Amino acid sequence: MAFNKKEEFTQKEQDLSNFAKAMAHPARIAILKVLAQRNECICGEIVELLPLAQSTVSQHLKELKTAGLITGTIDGPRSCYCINWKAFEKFNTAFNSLFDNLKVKNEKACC
Amino acid sequence: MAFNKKEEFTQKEQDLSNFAKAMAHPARIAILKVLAQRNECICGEIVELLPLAQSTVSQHLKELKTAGLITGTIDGPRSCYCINWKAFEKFNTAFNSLFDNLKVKNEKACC
DNA sequence: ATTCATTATCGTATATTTGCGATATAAGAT
DNA sequence: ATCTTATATCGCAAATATACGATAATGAAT
Repeated sequence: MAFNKKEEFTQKEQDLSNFAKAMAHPARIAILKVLAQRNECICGEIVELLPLAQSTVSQHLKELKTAGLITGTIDGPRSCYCINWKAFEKFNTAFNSLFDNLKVKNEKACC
Repeated sequence: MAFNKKEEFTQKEQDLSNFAKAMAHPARIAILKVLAQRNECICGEIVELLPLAQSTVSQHLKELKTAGLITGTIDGPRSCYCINWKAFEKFNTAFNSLFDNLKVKNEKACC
């Protein structure tokens, strides 16, 4: 049981849900917010801004990077991260294309 | 350990992450897609379209409803669901307002 | 070469999510 | 009143996610 059925869905559905999953934690939203504000690459400043241990923040950063929402150059000490805006654009497009039929029928809500 | 630190973040951050979490599974994306296409309220048709057991689908529907992404009237048998477009608009607004500083500085990417 | 500061990774505990079958529930049909 | 059909809920097992401290790794400075 609890077998992973995720592969049984379309690639688009998986991509969208993966993107959403990457944002499905307030810490990661907070990280993205910081990176968006200071466009410049930051590293351990994030740790000071969040109520989490350094290792936990690092883990969240890794998840964001794996999901492609941010880029990062691990430069020995002093790693540098920033937002991958292209990924966000792509997400927006995919998101809208999935629900495109919406704005047409928007009128009649039933429940 | 693994104490829940989610409350330590701002309400906005929590709201956004909760919305994202609701979409963080391909099955729920698929459900939303169906509901978007057939604007009309549907119920067990969804079960036939997904590769999941009825109870699992029901659970996903409940999560979407709890998160506010869909509305549903449980009418004995034959429950009726549809998308809560207002929630999506709200999400879009929150999402954009969080990253508003982006389009200004978008130019210089660093890594 | 050693130390220092910064970050990633490992190991581990706990919490949450995912999924199913079985069972309950509730309205309509017989 | 009983049966049927459609859904929700319960109970459980397995998988993932969350969080931390401890430790490794890496480049800069001494």
